[in-house]
Amino acid sequence: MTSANPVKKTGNIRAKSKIKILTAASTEFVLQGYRGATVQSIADRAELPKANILYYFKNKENIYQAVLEHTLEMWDEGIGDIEANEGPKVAIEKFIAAKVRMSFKHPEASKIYAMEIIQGAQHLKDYARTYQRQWVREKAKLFQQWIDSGEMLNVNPVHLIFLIWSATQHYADFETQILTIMNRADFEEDDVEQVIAFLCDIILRGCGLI
Amino acid sequence: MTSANPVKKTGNIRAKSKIKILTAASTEFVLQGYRGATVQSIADRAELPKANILYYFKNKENIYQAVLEHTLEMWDEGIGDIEANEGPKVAIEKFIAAKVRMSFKHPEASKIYAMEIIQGAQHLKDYARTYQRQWVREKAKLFQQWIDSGEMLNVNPVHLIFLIWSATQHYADFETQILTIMNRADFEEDDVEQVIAFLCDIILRGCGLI
DNA sequence: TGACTACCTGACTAAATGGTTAAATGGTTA
DNA sequence: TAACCATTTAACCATTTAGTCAGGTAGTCA
Repeated sequence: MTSANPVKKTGNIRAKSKIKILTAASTEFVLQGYRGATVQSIADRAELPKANILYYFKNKENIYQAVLEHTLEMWDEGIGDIEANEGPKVAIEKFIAAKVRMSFKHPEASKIYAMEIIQGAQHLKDYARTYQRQWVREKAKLFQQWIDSGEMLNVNPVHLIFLIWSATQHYADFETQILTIMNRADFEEDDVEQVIAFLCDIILRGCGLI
Repeated sequence: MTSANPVKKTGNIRAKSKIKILTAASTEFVLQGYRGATVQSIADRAELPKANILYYFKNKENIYQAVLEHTLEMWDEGIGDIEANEGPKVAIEKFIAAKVRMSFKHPEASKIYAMEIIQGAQHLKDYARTYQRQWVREKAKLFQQWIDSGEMLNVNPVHLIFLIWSATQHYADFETQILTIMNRADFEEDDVEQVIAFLCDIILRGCGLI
């Protein structure tokens, strides 16, 4: 191996430890909230001494910030987008499917995000104000074009986006409630597909696309 | 005034103080989470000395329980129900309208509830297992009858209930995000009616009721 | 191999917090 | 008015918790 080898020697341990800590912290923050999650409890879950946690992250606030960034990154990656060139039916179908799959695969990510928003989005004000608002405007404009060209019914595009967000994320955020009501211990592969089919059915028909 | 006067002398202060405390506590729990809301912060918000809070409620856990009960009671009261005798269209319309109105009127109530569920529903396991599960089964059966009699399309009734819950509560729980994206400081009366109209439109058409 | 740096951790501290106590105050009724 | 009970409150205490520090170990590179 030459020094041009892409595997960095230094920083490897660092990266691994950080991931381990962020994973543990994520769980603790969901289960106990920001204040309720103690550095000690994160350390216990990560099976590391507390001082080690604070060697990698200056303080608790810092851990939380990192968890939040990590979460948003992963979420954005997995969600895909609403594509303009496929027409409204396929675009909405794909988007719903991606969001539902993410919700079932990474419920903690959605939960962390939901808690942050519910509590006033102190750490995400900028994110919503810039990135998210822009995204919604873009997609709303796209929907409006489809409406104007008669490809879909005249429904409020912004509220349509909110509807898709809420309906899909619900399965992550309220998983406890849903499982209890359905009298199940866990979700199965079938559930995911069933939810996708149900939501596509209702929403596409609701938009006049079926 | 005789002793038969319905206004109790004793217990009046008690009731007033308790309400004052519960209101302040509710806000604090939403803003800071269970662990983050301190007895002192609740006291400050209620403009009472800390020891006074603990005179009325044995401990913090007790305050939280009371807030939760108070919240559920109020919510259940305002929600109304899905009535069997009106047919699916009116029943769903009324239910959506009631839930949206509650969400805009008492967002904190929905938020408290949402946070509790997201964190695992430690204080609400029984509520979901008995009361809520029963309610969903009853209503699902009702939808199924409407489906069987050809009054509405064959959509999964349980998921339909989840959809209505999520879509309506979203405006309470994610109010911060929605306001930011819509670039607004507050909601107005018009918004409420617009949301009701939008959701009824999509969901009713989705169920083949328009 | 020796020096340098990254990594690890037990022991400690200062501050915050939930809850107690005891003494004072105010209202009610016989 | 006097006895009684509900309410109020400052001072206090035990515990928990975030964060520091100093002294160690292990990996890396010339």
